[in-house]
Amino acid sequence: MARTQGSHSGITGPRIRAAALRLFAQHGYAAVSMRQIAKEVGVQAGALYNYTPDKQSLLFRLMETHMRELLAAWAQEGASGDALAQLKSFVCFHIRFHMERPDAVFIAYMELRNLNEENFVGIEALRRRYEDALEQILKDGVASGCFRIPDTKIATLAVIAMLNGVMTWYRSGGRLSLEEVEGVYWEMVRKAVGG
Amino acid sequence: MARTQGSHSGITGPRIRAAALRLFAQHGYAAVSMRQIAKEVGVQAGALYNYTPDKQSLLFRLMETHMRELLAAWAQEGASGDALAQLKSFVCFHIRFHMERPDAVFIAYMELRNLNEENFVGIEALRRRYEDALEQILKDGVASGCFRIPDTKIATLAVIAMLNGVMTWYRSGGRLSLEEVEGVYWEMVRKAVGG
DNA sequence: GTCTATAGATCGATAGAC
DNA sequence: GTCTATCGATCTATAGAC
Repeated sequence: MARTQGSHSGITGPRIRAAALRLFAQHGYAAVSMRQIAKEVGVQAGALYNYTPDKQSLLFRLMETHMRELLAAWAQEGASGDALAQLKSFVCFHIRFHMERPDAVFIAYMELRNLNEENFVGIEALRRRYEDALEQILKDGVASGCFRIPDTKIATLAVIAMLNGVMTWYRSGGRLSLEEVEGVYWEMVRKAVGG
Repeated sequence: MARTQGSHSGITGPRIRAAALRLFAQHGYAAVSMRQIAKEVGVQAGALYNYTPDKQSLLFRLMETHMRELLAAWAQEGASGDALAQLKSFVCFHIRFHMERPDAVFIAYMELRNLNEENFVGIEALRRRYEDALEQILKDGVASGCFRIPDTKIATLAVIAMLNGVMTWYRSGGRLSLEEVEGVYWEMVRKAVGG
């Protein structure tokens, strides 16, 4: 069946999301207009509304997709061994996964306040599931005497905050390779939890 | 000399900056209009331009004031003793200072991309001075054999990132007092640097 | 120093042709 | 599915009265 006028083989949707991802990360959701997104894709602004009911849904879909990919990738990683080995897996996984998606990471952390209430609750639930995965490792390690941690909840948030800091400064091709960065951070995390 | 009509004893300027600080932190710079700021202060939008040449300058002033207050407060702290004692001073100071100004902290980290290039360079220089203060402590500690750190630059950024994480979850009146939080974080930082 | 009023631009979203 | 055209709202910033 022949496509109608103007069709681009169904790739416009992904291109819209890619453009929005880049522009939202660079300038912020509120500072980017639908016209800017359309221009980057090469269509008129009205055409965007064939792919998203509104701007808010476009933001939410980007954030939800990122969080679900994160959870799926960690589940796939299938960390095994004792708590120390699992924590090392988590640290390296987190750094690697996030470094591959700097724009999505940036949006997922910076644009929470631009979500409406319903969407905010949904994203927070997904983030909570990821934090819980790390906290379970820390709890297991405390139970087995592998770690010395006064408060696993705080330690969970502290480790994630520390690891997220990588993205504010790391640039590939810089002084250190990604493997070296993973090694340095793993060493700090390992010592911080008393492993 | 009698004041002219509508004067409010010269307090309108501070009230504008206070309103902008709160609104920028809550909704983001790009999402807040000059009319909203004016409404919160209780004046008309045009009156704001007696106190700032434009919206961009208003943002810059808030960020610059925050960074200069941070540097001045740390200088005033006058940390002394060996590197370990100085690091403990830094950790407690950082948590305390930042918890007292959540809105300013939020803006200083989230609105960098909304600064024009000249203003961005200025804020980054101030932030760099603060990071250098911490890195010097870490370097001193490494030189005196007090710390074991493979890379003081990364450790500096990791420590600050970890400490900044406090603000994403801590609420006064919660499970832990600020002193307890400082204690938990200090313990993690101390161990992470091998002190 | 604040007001009202407005210039001039841009926004999100929709309607209807093709 | 994309286009052109546009509605109605909102924005920053300015001008001039008081």
